Amino acid sequence: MDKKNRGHLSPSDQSICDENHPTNTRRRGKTLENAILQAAWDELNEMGYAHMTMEGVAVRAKTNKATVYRRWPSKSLLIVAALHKHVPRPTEDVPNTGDLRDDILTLMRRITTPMQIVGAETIHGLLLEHLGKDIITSFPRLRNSNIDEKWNTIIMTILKNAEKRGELNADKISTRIVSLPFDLIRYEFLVTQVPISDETLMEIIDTIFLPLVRSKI
Amino acid sequence: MDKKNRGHLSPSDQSICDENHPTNTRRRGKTLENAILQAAWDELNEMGYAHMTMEGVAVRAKTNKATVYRRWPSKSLLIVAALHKHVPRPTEDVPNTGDLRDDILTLMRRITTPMQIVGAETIHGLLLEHLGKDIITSFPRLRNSNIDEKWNTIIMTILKNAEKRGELNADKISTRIVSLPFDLIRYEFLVTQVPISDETLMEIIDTIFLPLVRSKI
Amino acid sequence: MDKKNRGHLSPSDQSICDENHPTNTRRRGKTLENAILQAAWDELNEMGYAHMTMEGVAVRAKTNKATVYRRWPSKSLLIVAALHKHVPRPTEDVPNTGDLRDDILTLMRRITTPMQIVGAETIHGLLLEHLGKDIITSFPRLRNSNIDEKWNTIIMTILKNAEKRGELNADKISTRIVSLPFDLIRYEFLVTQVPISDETLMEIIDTIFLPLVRSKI
Amino acid sequence: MDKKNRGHLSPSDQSICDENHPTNTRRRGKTLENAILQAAWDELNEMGYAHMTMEGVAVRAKTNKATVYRRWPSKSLLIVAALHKHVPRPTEDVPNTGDLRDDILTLMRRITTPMQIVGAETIHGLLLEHLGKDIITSFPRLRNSNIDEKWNTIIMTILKNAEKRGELNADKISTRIVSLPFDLIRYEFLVTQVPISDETLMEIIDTIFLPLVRSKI
DNA sequence: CCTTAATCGAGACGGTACGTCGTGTCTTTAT
DNA sequence: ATAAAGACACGACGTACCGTCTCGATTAAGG
Repeated sequence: MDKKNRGHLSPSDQSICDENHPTNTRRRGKTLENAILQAAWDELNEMGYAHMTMEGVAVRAKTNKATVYRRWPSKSLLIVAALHKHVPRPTEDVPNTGDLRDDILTLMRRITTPMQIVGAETIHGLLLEHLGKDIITSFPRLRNSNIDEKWNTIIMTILKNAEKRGELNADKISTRIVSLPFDLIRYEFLVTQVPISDETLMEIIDTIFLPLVRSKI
Repeated sequence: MDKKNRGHLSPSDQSICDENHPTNTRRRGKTLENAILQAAWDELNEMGYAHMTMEGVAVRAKTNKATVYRRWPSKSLLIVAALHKHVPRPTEDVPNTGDLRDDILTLMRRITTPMQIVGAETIHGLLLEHLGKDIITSFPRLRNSNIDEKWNTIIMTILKNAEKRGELNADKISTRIVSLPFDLIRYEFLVTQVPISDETLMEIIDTIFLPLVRSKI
Repeated sequence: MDKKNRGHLSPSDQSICDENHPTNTRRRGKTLENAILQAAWDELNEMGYAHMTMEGVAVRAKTNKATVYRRWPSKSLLIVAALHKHVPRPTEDVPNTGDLRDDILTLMRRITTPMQIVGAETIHGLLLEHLGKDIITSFPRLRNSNIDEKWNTIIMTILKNAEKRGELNADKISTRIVSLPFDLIRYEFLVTQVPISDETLMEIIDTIFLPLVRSKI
Repeated sequence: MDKKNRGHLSPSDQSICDENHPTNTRRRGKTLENAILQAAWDELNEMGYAHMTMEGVAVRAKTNKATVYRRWPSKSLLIVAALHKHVPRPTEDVPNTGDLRDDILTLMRRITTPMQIVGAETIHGLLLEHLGKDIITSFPRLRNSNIDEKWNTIIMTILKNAEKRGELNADKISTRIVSLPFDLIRYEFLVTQVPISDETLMEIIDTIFLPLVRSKI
């Protein structure tokens, strides 16, 4: 009977995988799924994208590779799932402080945090395995995706609000300019190794974005 | 003394595979090095970064792994070397047509070609193995590298030329704006899967770069 | 896909590995183990100890190195296992023809056959990797092992039987004399390259062993 | 590790390699040969037969593989040469104390020492590479070689001396009995891992050899 | 004394095998 | 039906030694 004693967790570990799961039963369904995603997330953070292995995830989740593969057929898909679970999603309400600069700055701060949590290495890894635009960029979102649309819409709304205040003419602002601050910040993130500072955000807004949009009158 | 100058063959032997290399003799030095780099380049293009293997390169070059590893201790370093050999380096002279837009456009066209030849997958792969900025980005160059300086200097010269014509005030243009067209084009390249069109270049120049630099007067 | 078609054998080969094993399924456990041991045995005989390789065994068994190493972590252990499977073990009953000479001769013939099948080269190889006495010598058995005890016991019983017939006094015969015929025959085997003839056995018995034991009265 | 500590000689070792050779000059001929043999001997003793490599010998001798191979085309031949240089050869005079037992014991002691110096592992290694009888057995000599003849002749002379004293009839003693003590001692050496004691020698002489030869009258 | 041929030193080369690791599939047993 | 456990096929890893070869430096020998 002690043979059956595998695959469950010590009390201290339990909270990680499943906080209120009965201990003596074999895990399945959501419970097991959560345990795997947690293990994947931990493994990703400890080992880095390149050195994370499906084997390591299975062991850490106290299950086996087949069970992992049954749900996520590749490392990249597993990671995407883990990101969905563990990276906080930015709120999607439209900032409206009455000040265009503050609104944009708020928005840019929202995006930098999850991006930094995921890390550039993981993004490069996911992009490498052609998961391409849409799937990967769910969190920090990159370009041309439907998720992109969502963010562009928010910025557009902010610009419309500024237009109401007579600060600019939103109709004359092209999509490229709308997404410009995010593009720049994402490029910075992908290529630079240092964390993105608030000063960088402000520099982009003050010397590039605002001059461009305010010139449209 | 150039006693370490062994294995150097006549310039005619430098041709890539060994087209005019005596067949009956063991390849050495530059001849062999070229064969390996050619094999690496071919393998990279046929298989893609992720599926290219050191073993495959060795076999294709008709040599063995140890010989490859002796020169380049990792896949990424081998690829960087192959890129250096097979990707045409953009000319570094400063365009001076008398027209700012043409000058910048010329410069941007120069950089897109080698970038496209290398391919986004390879860049992501190299970035993944954190060879980071300086080494990898020799060709398409990304950010914060000494190579970056070189390109920024060229742009700055172009801007200075425009300044002489009274088109703008170069002193008021920050580094971020100077590198802006390149940053955007590289971001486009890394994230989008489609080739970068001339229209995209023009859009960036006409709607973003020129408005910004011309506003500085 | 023929990729999936691996791991089983053509009908003509089947008899070698496992005669009545289902063809379309992946081999496991004993079936696979037998295939590997057979391959090891064949490889040993074709190549000789020094030129037999784990790689060659894996290929011949139509499996892979990892599977071989999982069971036998070294070449010598694999060979020992193959010997256990393919070298006929001598019967262990005590010959009792009523004639001491015949009894001893029978016993010595029993040991020479398996010894010759294994071959001197293999024994030297195994001894070289200091698997030493006990493990290797299971078949031809050398010295100081528990297996040795078994043989000595048999000889002792034969001598006791002769004692009952009044031919000698078994108590006066030391262990060294008891094992003498086997020691000599094994020495002959290890050092000489020619097969051991029946005449050699008889010479050892008639001119050395019998005179010594019969003098003990 | 001291395994990596190759290629460096202690002052005391230097004298072995080349006692009075100018230090700053390139070695050749006998000087170099001695250095290689010394290195081979040291390497053999430190690493054991199986783990000694030509590469290691070359490094330790501060030369290169080609120079080693030019002289000895294989590891086993190099080892044989090193043994010839470093294992003391037993004296070949015939003991004649007037006591048969003492004479034989003296002879057997002579052979055990060099045998133990060489070591069983090396013998097995040499036998494995079918250098076979004659070459290998130069020192401890095994069977059927011309070197064997020499030893048998010595024993025969001892027996003849005993015959003159009326102790036995030498003509009735077969070759197998003559070589018996040596065969047994060599077998003991090859198979047992423990050093051969004087007691073992005496046991063989007193309970096996002497009874056999003295019965021939 | 100077040339010539030999051979040393240094190490690259083509090659084989090593033993390990990771992937993704498959089987078996237990729940 | 599916989790757990782990064996299996596959392929690549990076290393170690093998025995050969190339090339320049050194040195002994001969004119």
